[in-house]
Amino acid sequence: MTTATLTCNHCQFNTLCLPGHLGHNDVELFQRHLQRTPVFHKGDNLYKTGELFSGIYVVVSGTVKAFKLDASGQKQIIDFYHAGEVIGLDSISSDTYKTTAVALDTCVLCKLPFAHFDELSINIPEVARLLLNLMSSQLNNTSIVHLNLNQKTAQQKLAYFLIELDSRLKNRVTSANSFILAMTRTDIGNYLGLTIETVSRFINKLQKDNLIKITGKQVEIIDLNGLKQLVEQ
Amino acid sequence: MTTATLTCNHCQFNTLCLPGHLGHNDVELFQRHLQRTPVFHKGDNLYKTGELFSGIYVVVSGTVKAFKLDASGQKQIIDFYHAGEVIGLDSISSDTYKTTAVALDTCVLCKLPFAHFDELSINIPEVARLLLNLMSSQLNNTSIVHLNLNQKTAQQKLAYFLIELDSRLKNRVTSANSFILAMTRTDIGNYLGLTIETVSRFINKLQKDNLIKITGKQVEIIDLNGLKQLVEQ
DNA sequence: CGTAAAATTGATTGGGATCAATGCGTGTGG
DNA sequence: CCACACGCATTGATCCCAATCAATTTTACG
Repeated sequence: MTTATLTCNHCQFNTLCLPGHLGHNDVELFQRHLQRTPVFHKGDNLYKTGELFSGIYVVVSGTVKAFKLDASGQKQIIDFYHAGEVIGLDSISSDTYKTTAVALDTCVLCKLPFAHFDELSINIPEVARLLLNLMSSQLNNTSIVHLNLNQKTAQQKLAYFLIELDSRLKNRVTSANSFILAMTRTDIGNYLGLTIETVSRFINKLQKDNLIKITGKQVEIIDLNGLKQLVEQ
Repeated sequence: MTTATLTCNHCQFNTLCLPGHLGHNDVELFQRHLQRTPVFHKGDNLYKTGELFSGIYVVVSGTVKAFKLDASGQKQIIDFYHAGEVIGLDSISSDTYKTTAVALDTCVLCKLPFAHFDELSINIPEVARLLLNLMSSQLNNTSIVHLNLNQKTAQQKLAYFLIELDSRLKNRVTSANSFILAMTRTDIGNYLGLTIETVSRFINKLQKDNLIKITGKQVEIIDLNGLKQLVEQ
């Protein structure tokens, strides 16, 4: 894992990423602490559960999934991450990573090593506040996920998953209501607490009901409001 | 909501609470920003969703639940909070509270108003790092909850709920494997994504299987390892 | 191509929801 | 102090949604 010279001001994602909330001069300082990592390929681990915590990552392009294993070795996917999103915030308080993070396709990432954190937060007090806000909104997001999965039917869960994905990809990767699922049906099922067969059947049903159009991994949202209505029933 | 003079160093919860991680001198500074709130009674709101965000709370004694409402007005309980635990971290990044927080019994709380936050984090840089750690471990906890609820049976969910509650109450409220459920069966069901009937049936089953002893709201954990084994199947 | 993983589709089963009735406990007013 | 009421909890009977089991089909990739 080598370091590459990096200028946030020229990065296409600078408004989405951490520096997007900093002043121009602070960005200059900030980017000295950032490392552009080498490309991760499909299946590569960013880090594994229990590995020494060395910093957080920002997705520049590609998709990452993070999962935990329970005591009996069963996998539970915690989240999927896309361009502009920050990975590893749940491990800051520990000296080891709390999940395993895997690239689902070809991924470019920036890493903020946390050895520099104390120095950084003295130089740029706003960075601490920035991270605080970021983590706070991630906490709120996990509650929203809980709200939308815990007492819902399979169809509602799937509809919510697609809405959520669409909303997270918009203004980041694509602006159209059309995107590619980087994850398998098995991954979707695992995340939502459904079997692969149920995922398959209800994706199909959403298509029959003219809410989406799906061809393999290519999804097009036909009727976003229809999907939202489904979830809100 | 009036302020009361407060000395963290004399508080019985000072090792559990935020100041527990600060040096003695920092605590002196820190407690000037803290307010001991008046007592909240059963059913009282600490704050409501959408209300202006004014700060975070620490539970000194009692139990608080936080919930969200979905678009159709259905409630989803996000978490229960006990002595030493911090409430409202999911609202820091916003100017309004993201959940509604309600006292389940008589509650004493301390409030850290966030108007003072910037001043505070300049005087005590460790406070920012402390909050960062706190939020990070809360993020990790929500993942653990997801892991233990998403693909589990009703019995496993309930077993996990009791284990989790026991672990959070230990070294805080009580050291025995015995405690009182401040929440109703309806609340438990809502949190776990089960109906009240299912909660009732499986609490009963856990008792029949000699894993717990339950009389109304009084719970005694008889076989903690047995409960853990159930969850880990 | 050829093989394996991923996904679809159908038949059947089962766990927890729903419907329904009763029991318990606590607070209120006569 | 008791009677009543209302919310909360328990218990039983039935139903239904999604899991499971099983058999292909499709896709990805060396």
